[in-house]
Amino acid sequence: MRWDALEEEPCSMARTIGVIGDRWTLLILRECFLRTRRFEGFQSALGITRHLLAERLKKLVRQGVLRRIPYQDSPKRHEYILTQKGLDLYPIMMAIVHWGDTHMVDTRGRPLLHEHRKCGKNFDPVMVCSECGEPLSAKEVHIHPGPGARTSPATKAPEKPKAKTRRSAA
Amino acid sequence: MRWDALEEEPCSMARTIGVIGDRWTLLILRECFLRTRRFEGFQSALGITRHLLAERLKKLVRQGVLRRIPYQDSPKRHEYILTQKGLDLYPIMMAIVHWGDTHMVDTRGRPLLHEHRKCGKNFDPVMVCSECGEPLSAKEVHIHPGPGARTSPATKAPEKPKAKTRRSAA
DNA sequence: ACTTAACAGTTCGATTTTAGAACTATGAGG
DNA sequence: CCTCATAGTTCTAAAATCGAACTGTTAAGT
Repeated sequence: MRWDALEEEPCSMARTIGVIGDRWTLLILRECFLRTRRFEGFQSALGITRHLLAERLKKLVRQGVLRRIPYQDSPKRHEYILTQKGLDLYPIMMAIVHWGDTHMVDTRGRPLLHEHRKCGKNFDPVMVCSECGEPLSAKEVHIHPGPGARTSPATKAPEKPKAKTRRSAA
Repeated sequence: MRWDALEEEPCSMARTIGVIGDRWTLLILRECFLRTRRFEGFQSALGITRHLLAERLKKLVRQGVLRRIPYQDSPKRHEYILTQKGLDLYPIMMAIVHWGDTHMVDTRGRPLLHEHRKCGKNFDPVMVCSECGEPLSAKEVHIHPGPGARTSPATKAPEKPKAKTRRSAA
């Protein structure tokens, strides 16, 4: 399976993984939310190779997550800022951070605290139902095929039923 | 940077990315939440190579996200089920799906709909503040160093300030 | 008894990605 | 002219992934 194949799967998760589903991309996006905007800033904060950084930034721009805008002429320089599509990744980032805060902290505790400006308190992100406002857990959610589901009726199809191996097919 | 170096960074996001931050791991976890439990099930649903699948499952078990439990003797067979630590990844999964539903759908619409058993309605996940219940956005959140922050006072340090390149350092 | 099948992996050569380091390009400042 | 800052590009070596076949265990069919 190639990376671009992911984006054509009838699964919002696979498509999203095609965009942000690799280590460096996620770390670059972390930096974006921490207000890093420039090539050198990403490079020195992350220790990513310049080659990969250039490639990942290009990909994120192509996908509309970042916008590349000039901040000076002569020499032409650009910086990378989150589009609305990119800003909408915030819940994903917060969910990732929160899981790490819950399950991956050492004895010293959390590396970062998040303060909600509106209420002034340090908080955790909680995922709730848009309809009733109750917190969500996997067991309370039932999945249906939607209008964009694959044409076959089942939730998913094997697509490769030929599992001929062992002792040569001859 | 190696994968295991990520898990020692003083950043909950980096640590989490060390666990789930690759394409196949995320897709394997998707299958877990869709109730896949067995090796062949993962393999045929995803088209992942058996080699990688075995490796990723082992890693997820080692990290306490999945538990490998026998479901029959003779021949000994095991299945992989989510631990509580694994189930806690649900908000991440939902956030990823929701971003895809918002930004990556084709003309036909969403591949899947999610129904909340408690209220009976199709819903979107919304991330709110644990303290005041208001929906969160990046701009309303202020970050402080927590007790597990790196020893230097700044939010982050370059760690590699020596950027000697160009025309030999001699 | 022999053959086929299901399941859960392991092994191995070929291809693709990533790492690591140097190099290019443009203009500023001394 | 030399050096620095910024933003890349290019190159080779190392690591990860792919694709396909192979191993081992037991049940079922003939």
